[in-house]
Amino acid sequence: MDFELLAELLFPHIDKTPAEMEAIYPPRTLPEGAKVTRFAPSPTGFVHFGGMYQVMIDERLAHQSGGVLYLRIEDTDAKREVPGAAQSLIRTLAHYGVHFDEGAAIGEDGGIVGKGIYGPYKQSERAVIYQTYAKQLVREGKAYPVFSTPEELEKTLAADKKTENKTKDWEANAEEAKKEMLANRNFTIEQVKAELEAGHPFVLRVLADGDGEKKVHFTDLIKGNLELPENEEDFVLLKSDGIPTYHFAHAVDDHLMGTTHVIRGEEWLPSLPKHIQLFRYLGFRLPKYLHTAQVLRMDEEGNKKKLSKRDMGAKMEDYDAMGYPPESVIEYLMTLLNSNYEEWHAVNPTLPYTEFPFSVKKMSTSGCLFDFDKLNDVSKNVISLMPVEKVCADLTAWADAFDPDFAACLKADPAVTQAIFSIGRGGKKPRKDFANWKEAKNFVQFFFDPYYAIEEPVTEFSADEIKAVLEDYLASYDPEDDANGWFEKVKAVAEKNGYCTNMKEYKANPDGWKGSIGDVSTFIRVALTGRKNSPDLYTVIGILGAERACARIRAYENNL
RNA sequence: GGCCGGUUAGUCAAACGGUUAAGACGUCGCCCUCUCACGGCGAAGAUAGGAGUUCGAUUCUCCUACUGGUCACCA
Repeated sequence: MDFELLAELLFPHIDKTPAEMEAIYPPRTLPEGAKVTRFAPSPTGFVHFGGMYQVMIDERLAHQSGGVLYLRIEDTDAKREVPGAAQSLIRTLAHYGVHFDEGAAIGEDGGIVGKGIYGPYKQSERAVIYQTYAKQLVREGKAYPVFSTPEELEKTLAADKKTENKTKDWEANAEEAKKEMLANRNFTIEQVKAELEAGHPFVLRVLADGDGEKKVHFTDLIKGNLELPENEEDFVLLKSDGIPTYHFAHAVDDHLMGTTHVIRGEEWLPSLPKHIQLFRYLGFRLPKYLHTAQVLRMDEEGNKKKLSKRDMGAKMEDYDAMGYPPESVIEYLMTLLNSNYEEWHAVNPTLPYTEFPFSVKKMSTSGCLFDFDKLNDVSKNVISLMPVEKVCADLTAWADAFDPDFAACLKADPAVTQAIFSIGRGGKKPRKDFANWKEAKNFVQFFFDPYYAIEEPVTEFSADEIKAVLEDYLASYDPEDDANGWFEKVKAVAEKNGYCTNMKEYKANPDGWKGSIGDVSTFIRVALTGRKNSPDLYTVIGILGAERACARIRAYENNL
């Protein structure tokens, strides 16, 4: 077989050699130890939590080492591409504080542009580059074409492999595939000429030289030493449209772009022998690999399942809608990434996560379950430590996007809003009332008249009993009183109406009184806030204003 | 089904082959207390099962079970 001729027949339009390509994309000049990582999503619509998990590793490894983090759009599957997905992906990542040094970016006209000298950073625009290397592989007899008629092609592309697999007779299928593969390897130059002249499309397949009985040894930075069967499958390099499959694009791009560390999900592990073979065929140095464990969820039966896009919390956009500050999500992510992060953060509560000595060695090899309880706890801490100005600003921004009515309330009187969120903020033991802005709204909405309603009525006491107390309270209330003075008067009201003012005494003998000071406070609290739990009442009144507070109590009494 | 991972409390997880097997979240109890939140104290709760190596195994080896992934002209 004249491979030189074959290469020319298959790729007549390719006039560059790999060597010339290498000259265009020279090796990076970076300090010793600097890592080059990349995030390489396919633009199918949103950022997955698992993707976020991976990009955080990319980001930490690159920036902690003084290296480069770049973004490459893997849009080799036109069928799955969603318009605008790349843009929203970049925005989402930026929202979470992930910024790329290089690669795909949003241009002035809103389109995707390439930033850096190793572009294009969209795989769909790199066809000539891939084909240059493909031509070389053909020249060396390491790749060959397989033709199909347009009808066959249509059928192949339409087949739903996923459902097909479910009913597969594995053994028979493997045998058949092997037979077909061997048959495909046999062809003549004349046949190729004829197919080309007939206008039939072809895929380019690698000529696998592996032996499935033998193992290839390999070290993954997360999983450790691995042994995988050598690749013996003539997998597809270029699809019939001349665009590469993931495997080929991975080898060419990560080589040319100088990636030193490839971070990707463990679902890629089974195809690693393919990649090892390809890098060897192409004469490329293999990058270091980190195959990350999956983030899982709990299914109805209590089994762990892969977090799928339907699950709450799978999309990063979900967290925005729920109102989790990005800082909280990142914080939670860091605890999943490195289990000693929490400990470090407890010692260094004011340092940003970028100061944390992130270590690959500390990463778990097994998949972890996504835990909302933990996220909430982390987030409550994060929010409790935020300055009040930031709380107000972020909450308002969230409300603007997801709850305009509430946003209007927040903006009506910024001083009031700030006063509300100053309650219990600052100091050594700040309140931790809400984990996200949605909960924050729920927590404070009673302050705003449009949301004020009696949500938790008092049922343990009669209307007359409640009224008697509230009447006395209103009669003795003086806006000039300080906190202590105010509470002394509440106590006096309690005593006058037969309620115990000392909780210890009351608990020791609950039948000795009509109720306790706690009950009296509850009457006032429900009247003012509509619920049985709230921050300190004196503070609440201070924010509501004496007039409005009294008005609420009178209205409450009238409706009893 | 073949191949490849994984398995320490409900969850996330520490433990040179030697510990009463950390810690965090959650749960429960007590304290503080006008409610809530905070905070303090405390409780329950784990090495999947079985062999082997070893003076000694969560840790090393093998088998079993369970679980996840993968087997496309998708990534």
